[in-house]
Amino acid sequence: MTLVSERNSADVIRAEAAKLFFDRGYDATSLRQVAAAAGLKVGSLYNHIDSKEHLLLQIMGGIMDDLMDSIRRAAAVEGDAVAKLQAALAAHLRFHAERAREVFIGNTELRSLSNGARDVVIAKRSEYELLLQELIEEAGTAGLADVADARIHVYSFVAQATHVASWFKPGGRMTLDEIVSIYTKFALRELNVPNADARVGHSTS
Amino acid sequence: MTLVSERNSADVIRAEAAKLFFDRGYDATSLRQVAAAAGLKVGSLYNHIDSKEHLLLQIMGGIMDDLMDSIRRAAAVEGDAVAKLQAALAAHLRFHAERAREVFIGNTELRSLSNGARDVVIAKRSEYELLLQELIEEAGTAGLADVADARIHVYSFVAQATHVASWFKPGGRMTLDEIVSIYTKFALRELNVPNADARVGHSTS
DNA sequence: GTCTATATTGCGATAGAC
DNA sequence: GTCTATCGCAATATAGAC
Repeated sequence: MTLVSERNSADVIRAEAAKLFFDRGYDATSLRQVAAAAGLKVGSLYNHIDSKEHLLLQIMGGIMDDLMDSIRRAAAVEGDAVAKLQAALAAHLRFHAERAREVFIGNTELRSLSNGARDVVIAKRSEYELLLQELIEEAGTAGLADVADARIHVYSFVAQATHVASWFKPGGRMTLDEIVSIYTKFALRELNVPNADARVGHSTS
Repeated sequence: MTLVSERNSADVIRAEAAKLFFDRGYDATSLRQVAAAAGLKVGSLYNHIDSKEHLLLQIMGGIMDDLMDSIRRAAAVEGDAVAKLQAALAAHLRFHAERAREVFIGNTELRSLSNGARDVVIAKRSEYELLLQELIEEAGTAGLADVADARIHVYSFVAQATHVASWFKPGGRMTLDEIVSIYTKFALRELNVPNADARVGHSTS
């Protein structure tokens, strides 16, 4: 029986590979570099992974699964449809900032996957976007938001969080709480939610 | 004396390389593929380019220069500070959609450049973001917009246009005019501009 | 300018000893 | 499981004939 805190070789390899893929890109990263970062030689890697592409697929699929879990849990909060959407968006932003490396990989290395593997990731992403879209539509049908086009609102929120993942660094000009607060405010404003600013509060003042 | 309509080999090479870099990524594209697309053999490429990296730098630098020109011209429109910002954002979105390939390359291949070349592109991007930021701040000081954080508003608008560049295809569900209209509306809503929807109009109804 | 041929380097993946 | 050594291949870039 193994302790949860013991990370096996496969986990270490995935984590180190994610760092390298983020810094240099998938194609520009060699398995020799991955092996060195994991404290192995390249030949030994193949005792833990199937191929370089499968390693990428594991990283990309895993991050989408975790993101989906995070949003689902957040949206289960008590409150009206806007409160649920707001909680989901906060989790959405927080996740993108905290796991920026894997998120970035998921958004830039799709084309590095072959067709079958790419379809797996795209299906997860569609499922995620549909969940966000439903939360937006529920706020609209409840009369709490002016939904111009639910799909484009989803794109807007996805784009913003993805962008945050590309520049957020802990210790920067704004805390993560402040970033979550301001982008959530923007989202509610974009939906013409009444008293949008008051719903979010002022963590920056 | 050469006609403007005559595209020299270097232009053809840059255009074909941009297509390939967009489809496969910079690292995954070989100069043999670029040469074949331009109707040349790989050895002949070097009569027109310095190196693969310099070819990428030319593409990335060129798109930023063109983007900057486009926004500057749009912002010179007659009207109040919001009208100028609105015109700039429309041009910003239109440019990203119409030149999606090069924009996408500019946003994903920064890490493929070595330090000196990367600094050139980053400087152009900073200049561009500063221009957008000034337009936002002018709308704020004119009392026409509620600017929560000018820099984050810039990030929001940049993220949205970048995302549009990644999914927009002519002939899709929405026309480019409709896309520009809805994102501009979102931007003015995000800034709490009074009568935001009325300023943009309803191209979708 | 075009081309073919090649030097050099590094890649993913595998074989086989321990 | 670890390692070293290597296979087969493709990359960028260059040399040199035309």
